[in-house]
Amino acid sequence: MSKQRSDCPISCSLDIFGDKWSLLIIRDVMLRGKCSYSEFLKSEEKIATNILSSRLALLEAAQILSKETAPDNRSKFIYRLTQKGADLLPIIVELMDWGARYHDHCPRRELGKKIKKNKAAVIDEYMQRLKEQIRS
Amino acid sequence: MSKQRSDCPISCSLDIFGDKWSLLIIRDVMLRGKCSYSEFLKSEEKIATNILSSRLALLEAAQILSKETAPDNRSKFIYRLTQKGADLLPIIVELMDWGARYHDHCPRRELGKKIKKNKAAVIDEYMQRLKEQIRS
DNA sequence: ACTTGGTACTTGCAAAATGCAAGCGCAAAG
DNA sequence: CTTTGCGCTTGCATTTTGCAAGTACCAAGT
Repeated sequence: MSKQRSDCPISCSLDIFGDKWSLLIIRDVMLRGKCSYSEFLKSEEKIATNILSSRLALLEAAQILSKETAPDNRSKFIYRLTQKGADLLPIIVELMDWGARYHDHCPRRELGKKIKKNKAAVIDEYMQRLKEQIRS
Repeated sequence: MSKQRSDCPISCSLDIFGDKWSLLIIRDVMLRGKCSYSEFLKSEEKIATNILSSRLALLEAAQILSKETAPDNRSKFIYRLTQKGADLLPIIVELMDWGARYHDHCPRRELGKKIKKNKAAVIDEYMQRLKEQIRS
């Protein structure tokens, strides 16, 4: 953890993941079932390898992601959400809802429509699902 | 608006306010009743003048904030939330909740406690209040 | 044993963003 | 007609980002 600018909880949150990339990695783990370096690289936003590497290290240090070696391949690592990381779900959902509402070219797909219909239910449903995947 | 990295609504949102400062300005307007350049400068996170200036311009361009000259002083400007800006409230609330939950040194004050008790009610209450201040 | 491919990075360098201090232009007040 | 307040802009150093290339390790094929 670097420095925190104040003791405001909003500011503290932004100190950790207030950038253009961290929450996209979280999105990939949370909603797209991605869990490895190479999978993150394939996302359409095209994150650079060094940025990905540094963000994964930061998210791990912040205990938002956990890292373990794959059981079948010792040179592969698996990233998973911790409880702290899973609790970012409402933020991700709100970001999606706002983005979809104000960008015509961001069509709501299945999840987006469910959020529009009943946001709280979607959060409950996904939180339940994430619970099973949580690592310390 | 610069470029957007993909048509994912989360990514689109981050393209606009995915940095360490934009949402702190929104917080100041939304929760602290601030509405001028000099008031934003006084916040404890100590934003630099040039950064503040560029962020205000970006938020205005994104139609999240509106800018008008003060009725009593032609050299003063008043920044207010638009509907699009006010709709960021749930994101701000979730950022506050997560930050307070995971940082011991970020004590929940009045609002933080109300959020913990009944998040949806807080959002409703504040959204109602913001409605009266909205500008196009 | 030796090559090929997959995975996860690191490194070097250029470009962009941030942070800091100082200065500027205008309007209102004294 | 000077001073104060407000909202910036500018110049410059530092930091972060982005891009391309290279490295290291493991595993599987031949």
